[in-house]
Amino acid sequence: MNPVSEEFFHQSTIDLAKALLGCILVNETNEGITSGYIVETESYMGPYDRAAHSYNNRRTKRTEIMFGKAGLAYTYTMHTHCLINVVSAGIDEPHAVLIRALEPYTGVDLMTKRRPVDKIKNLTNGPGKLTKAMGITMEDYGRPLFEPPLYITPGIIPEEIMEGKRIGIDNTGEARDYPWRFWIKDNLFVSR
DNA sequence: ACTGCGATTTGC
DNA sequence: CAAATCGCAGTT
Repeated sequence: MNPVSEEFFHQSTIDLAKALLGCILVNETNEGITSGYIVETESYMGPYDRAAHSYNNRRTKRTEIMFGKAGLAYTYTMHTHCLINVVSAGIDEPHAVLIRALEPYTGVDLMTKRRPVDKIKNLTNGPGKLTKAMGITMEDYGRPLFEPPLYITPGIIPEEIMEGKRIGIDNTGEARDYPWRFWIKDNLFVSR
């Protein structure tokens, strides 16, 4: 399957977060190819979203890539984990979509080798888990997600999309209640 | 639900 | 330097 076009990323951050559901995230590394269906995402709208790193257009070395064009990867380290976001919106609009969970597709052997688990369900059902299973690191910061080695391809069309409050952002005032988390209904690999 | 772990970034 | 952080795993 070929990557999506760069134009795919040219839609509003909310629309992009929904459009990514059912798409396949692929990573080609020296160890082999892994991929998985995206089943859960969250939108972060920097300028007016207290929960975003780029809130109030805060521009630092870390957030710099979000001010760039849509379709780039924004990776960052959180505790001991690496998390991956898709940069959204236009130049100088620091929006992003966090990829929170995947359903493993190809390269499951390699993923379980990188991240041993007792049940497959626990392999990629969280943002820090899926990056480790797929071998995504800070090396991928700023990579375009519409060409190899790390890219998105069309997958399936979700039957029904659910939406709700985001996770892990409790101390951020009103922003915590914004319904900017999206997931595929009844999918086993959604994080919670 | 509640802990401990833990490292990078950021602001004081 | 100290505080904060878009998690995870293991235990009540």
